[in-house]
Amino acid sequence: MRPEERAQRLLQELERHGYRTTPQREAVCQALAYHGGHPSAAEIVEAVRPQGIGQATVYNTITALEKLGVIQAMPLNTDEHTRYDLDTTPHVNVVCSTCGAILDCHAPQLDLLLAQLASQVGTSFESANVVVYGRCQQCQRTQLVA
Amino acid sequence: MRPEERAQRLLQELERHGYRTTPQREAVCQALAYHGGHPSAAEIVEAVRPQGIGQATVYNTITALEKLGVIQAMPLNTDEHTRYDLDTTPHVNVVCSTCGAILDCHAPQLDLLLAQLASQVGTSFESANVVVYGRCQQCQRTQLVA
DNA sequence: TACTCTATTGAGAATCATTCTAAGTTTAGG
DNA sequence: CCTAAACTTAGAATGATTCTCAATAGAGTA
Ligand SMILES: [Mn+2]
Ligand SMILES: [Mn+2]
Ligand SMILES: [Zn+2]
Ligand SMILES: [Zn+2]
Repeated sequence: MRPEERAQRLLQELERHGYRTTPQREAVCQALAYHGGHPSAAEIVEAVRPQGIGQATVYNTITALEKLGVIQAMPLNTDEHTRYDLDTTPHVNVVCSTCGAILDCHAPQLDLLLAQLASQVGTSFESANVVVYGRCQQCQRTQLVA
Repeated sequence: MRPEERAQRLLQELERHGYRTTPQREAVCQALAYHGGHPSAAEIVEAVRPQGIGQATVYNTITALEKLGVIQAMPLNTDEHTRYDLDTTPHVNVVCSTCGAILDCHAPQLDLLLAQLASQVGTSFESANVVVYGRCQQCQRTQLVA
């Protein structure tokens, strides 16, 4: 999905739940969508600051989107701030413990695991947050050279 | 593994890496081991306060254990504080989004998933943090009644 | 248009988990 | 004993997030 489409989807979801569409919310949704990766609140605050948008509004919008389940909080233990995932379908987030890069991996195995777990434990799952810490290929190469 | 054993293992691991065994560290390790679930730093601070142990020491000890890889930080997005897992082997943590209970699920599927991912992405993984949010059986029943 | 009522915004203050500082205490080794 | 390094801890600092509340914008209405 293209960034512009994604931004629209975020706004639509807000509207669908009674939130007004405002220039500020539009800017926040666009910043989220155009980030491309796993944005942190601070990064979005930074991105929309030139447009004179306050941090309270950024946090409010992000929290609203999170409550609607259209984005997902993703706290990490390497980084100080929580990051957000625009992809709420279950997938593995591979976090490089050296450079912090985050790589998405959609493995069918994960869906199997969750399905099996659901039937076993007898619960319906709302969301999954799968994070694996390792070293990305680039950092692995760098380490070998050094 | 019994709590007392676990506490010993934590201390041994500290000692093995050059940390002295002190009464404070002993108390912190015991509090961690006897917690039974997934303790937060605040809970440990609380648990050892009667023994006159300061929060700085608790945080220092926990951070040391975490660096040694013998416990693992587990930030959640339901709760405000990071929790710690004494079981660092990959497993699914099922978090009840209603009551906050955390259930460990060791599913062989997960090991398969990680192995496959490692060969696919070409990285060796250091640790995994798998959290699934849902509703525990007890809260599910309560909801049905209400 | 003019008005009203509610949602929204945002600067700045407050909160709160975690980290840092710095001064005192312990201890291993000689 | 000495000494140097490790350890402890009260309290201050930090920093992400949340809250407050006065000002603003906008939708619906007359
Ligand atoms: Mn992701
Ligand atoms: Mn666990
Ligand atoms: Zn990397
Ligand atoms: Zn529950």
